[in-house]
Amino acid sequence: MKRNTKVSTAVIRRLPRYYRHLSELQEAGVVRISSSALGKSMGLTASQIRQDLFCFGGFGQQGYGYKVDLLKEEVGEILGIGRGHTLVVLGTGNLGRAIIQNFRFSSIGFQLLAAFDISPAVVGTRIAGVPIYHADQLESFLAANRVDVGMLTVPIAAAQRMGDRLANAGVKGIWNFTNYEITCPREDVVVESVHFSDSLLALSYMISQRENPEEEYQ
Amino acid sequence: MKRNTKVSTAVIRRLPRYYRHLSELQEAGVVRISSSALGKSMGLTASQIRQDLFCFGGFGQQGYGYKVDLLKEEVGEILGIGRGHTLVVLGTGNLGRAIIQNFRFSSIGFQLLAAFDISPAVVGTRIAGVPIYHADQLESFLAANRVDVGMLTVPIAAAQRMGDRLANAGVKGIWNFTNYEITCPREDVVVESVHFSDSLLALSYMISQRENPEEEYQ
DNA sequence: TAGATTGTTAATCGATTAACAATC
DNA sequence: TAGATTGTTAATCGATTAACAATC
Repeated sequence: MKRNTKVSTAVIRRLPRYYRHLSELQEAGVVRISSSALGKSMGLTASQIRQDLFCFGGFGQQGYGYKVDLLKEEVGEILGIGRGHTLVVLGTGNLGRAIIQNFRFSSIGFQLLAAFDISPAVVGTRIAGVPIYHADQLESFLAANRVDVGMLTVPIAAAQRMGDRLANAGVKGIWNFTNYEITCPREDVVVESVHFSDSLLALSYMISQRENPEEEYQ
Repeated sequence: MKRNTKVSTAVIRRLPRYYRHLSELQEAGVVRISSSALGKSMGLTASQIRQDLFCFGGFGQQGYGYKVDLLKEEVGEILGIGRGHTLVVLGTGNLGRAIIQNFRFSSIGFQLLAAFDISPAVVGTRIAGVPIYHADQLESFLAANRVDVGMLTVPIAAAQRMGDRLANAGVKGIWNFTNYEITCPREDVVVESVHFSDSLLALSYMISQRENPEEEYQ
């Protein structure tokens, strides 16, 4: 495998899509695929796909294409599936609860160890088998268990503070669902945010363009 | 205002962030801000901010900077806040329910009109005041009401089919939360996806780099 | 072998950054 | 006015696309 000196974020953002599409192809029983066929189904150029994969070394065979299951495995390994990543959830409100109950963490190599909240109504109970502890116990839990990621589904007012606590207690990444751009107290902690509001506003912009084109264009 | 001949997606993705940061500044009582100060707090260069805003015409004053409330209003207008956009939710499982209950649609100019499901247990009830109708009534509802966006929080198996129905019934945009890349049957319908799994995998990649750097680099 | 398709370098395109005149 | 900061063009940088030799 070629060493990845520096992979651009554009490539990193496409990797999960490759993984998803390859999984679907695999389930559909497709054994091999060419860069042009994959590109066509994903809306990318064949050149871009080969260039992306070239960042990590070639996984294909000249004259043949790519073996779907092999390429899926390779992309999965690049993404860190199989490293046994673990995470905890902070905040078991509607959203936290929904993700705990629905998200198939194990399918992308994550194990959900615990959730934390401050409400006496939920502390001590379980959601989908996941124990809920009091937020006071966060640091002691993180000291006793290797936790790679903390998921933030707390109220916006608590976002920065809980993010700080996660980072200082040693997580490697923060998965932020609050509508607040938390600043990380540590250089070595990565923050990845899912901003519903940003997404819907981008959609709002795009559909607005179609409503009164003459107003915006020309 | 300058006419926006063609605004790149990179700029469009930054607009909601501008709006969010400007809202925070406004709440903090900040009246004016320079491109360099805003850039510093957002992690962008002053040049980029001026270039971005230049796509839509200048909203600042030379020698002074930008008036926070004015710029916020302008960015909001560009994003389509205030156009009275409406949406419906398809699927009232955990995630759909969580978003209906928590998301402040009105704060970004959206009005949630209705939800649709097929479960007899929920059809006919309300969530946070929003009526739930049977999915069979989707087309008649869309014919009777102007609905701009359909939010998809259905099981993955129903994603494409419900997306098709939304598009064919006349929505302008689909806000897709399913872990499936739906293909749109109509050119004029925009699909915006929120893929939790892609986001967590990107984070997984980034933290994996820090775990065994010698393994990946050099 | 001939055909297909990758790996990999080069060319192009677009986005970001720099620079500076305009002007508040 | 002098100082500050934008609007706007030019330069740079990086990402995408094109091309083609390598090779299965």
